[in-house]
Amino acid sequence: MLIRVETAKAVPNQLNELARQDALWSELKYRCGSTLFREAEPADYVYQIREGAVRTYKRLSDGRRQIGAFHLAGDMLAVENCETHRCTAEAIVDTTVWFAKRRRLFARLAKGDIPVANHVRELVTRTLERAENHILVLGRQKSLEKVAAFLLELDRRLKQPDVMVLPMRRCDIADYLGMTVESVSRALSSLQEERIFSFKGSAHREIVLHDRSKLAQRATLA
Amino acid sequence: MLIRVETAKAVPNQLNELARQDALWSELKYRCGSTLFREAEPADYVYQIREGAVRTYKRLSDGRRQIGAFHLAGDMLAVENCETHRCTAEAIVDTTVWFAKRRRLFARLAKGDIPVANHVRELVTRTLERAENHILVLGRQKSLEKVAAFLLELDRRLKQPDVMVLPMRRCDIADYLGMTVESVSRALSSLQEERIFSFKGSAHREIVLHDRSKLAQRATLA
DNA sequence: CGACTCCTTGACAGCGTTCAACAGTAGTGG
DNA sequence: CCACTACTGTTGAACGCTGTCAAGGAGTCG
Repeated sequence: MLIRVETAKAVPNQLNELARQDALWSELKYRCGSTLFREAEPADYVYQIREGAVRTYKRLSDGRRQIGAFHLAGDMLAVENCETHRCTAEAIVDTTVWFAKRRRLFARLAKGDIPVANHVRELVTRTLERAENHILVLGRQKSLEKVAAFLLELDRRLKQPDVMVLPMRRCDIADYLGMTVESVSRALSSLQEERIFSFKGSAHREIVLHDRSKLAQRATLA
Repeated sequence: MLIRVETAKAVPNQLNELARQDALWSELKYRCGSTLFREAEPADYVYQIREGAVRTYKRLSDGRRQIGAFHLAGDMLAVENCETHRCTAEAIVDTTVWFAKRRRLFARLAKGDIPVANHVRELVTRTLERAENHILVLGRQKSLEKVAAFLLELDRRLKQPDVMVLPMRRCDIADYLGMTVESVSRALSSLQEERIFSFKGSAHREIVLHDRSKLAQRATLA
């Protein structure tokens, strides 16, 4: 659901090195729920999220969904892909992204552009690191631990804000953690009863963390 | 448990491009159960498995273990690591590896060695791809589907041999799939009762696949 | 207001874990 | 060679966590 395009936009300096290196980025806005790209489609672009959030997921043949990652403002998307996308990407709130031709990026790699090559490798490595932690959570944690670990990670990635606004719905959290919405809801209620956090506002999407160390205890992480 | 070292060994050509690029590899043998490296240790070497098999895993603070991957003959290890290893690696059978200084590898990257840079990126990308599939299995599959998917993957990686010899024990499979040994054993028994495969030999480590398409059905993969 | 979506809560069932017992194999030492 | 032990894998039974099903509350939007 394309809304607006601005080509050849100058790149501000708060972005990461990779973005700075490549001069020609375009902007694109996606409404909540719209699709950036689908699994098995040719991967023509790389993306950087300016504002909003994106989920990437795979499906089993019978429709079960597993969200591989949430991508927040500042995150890159589809850098690690080969010729085709290995997952589907959808905006989970209204989202602004910058995108650039993959061809252009890989042309730089082919020319031996060392800084760009290093940043691509770093981005892929960080993605892998997150995937490895995700595997640990999915394989060996109980539902309460999963939700605690999820909140901790989100809190960290959002730079520990006073009020953490969840961009995703309960069913997204559930499909990220390999659970059901009901279990996610029960775990959140349980942590709230422990006074580890409290909800702010009525939609139960805004969370105020009261005790990060207690939350870390509940997560039982390494 | 170091047994033998041979330095400055010539690299035969059946290895991948990365191995061919770097001239100076040394050989090392590990007994079953011994440790190649531990989580959080400085990552000084990259490894390639010549013969045998290796498991890499993380642990939760209370000891629960999650195996992130099995590495078989031909696979590279620790290419994707940063300064320190993010997981522990242990030989699960007697294993021969070649190893090389990471410093030397990254010196080539710094010089703008394009072929080496591309192969490193490809290796990391393949590792990530496997992790993504692993996430799908861990998050959204039932125990029988997990074991079926595991057997399919191993069969594929071993090039569909007549007799598939499992290098790992049941508890390794369990910790890879986020299950218990008992559940793994029950799933295997169930698939065997369906005549999808049969055990050969008494240790129940050798498997003869009879019906790969039926196994794929049981795995319900994408 | 009514229809819709999202979230929560309760009751219940089922899958997988836990606990336990046992069989088969490998390794060790007499 | 056999006895002994340790280890691995399988199977059974009971428990419990989490999924399933159902209902209801709260917010949103036309």
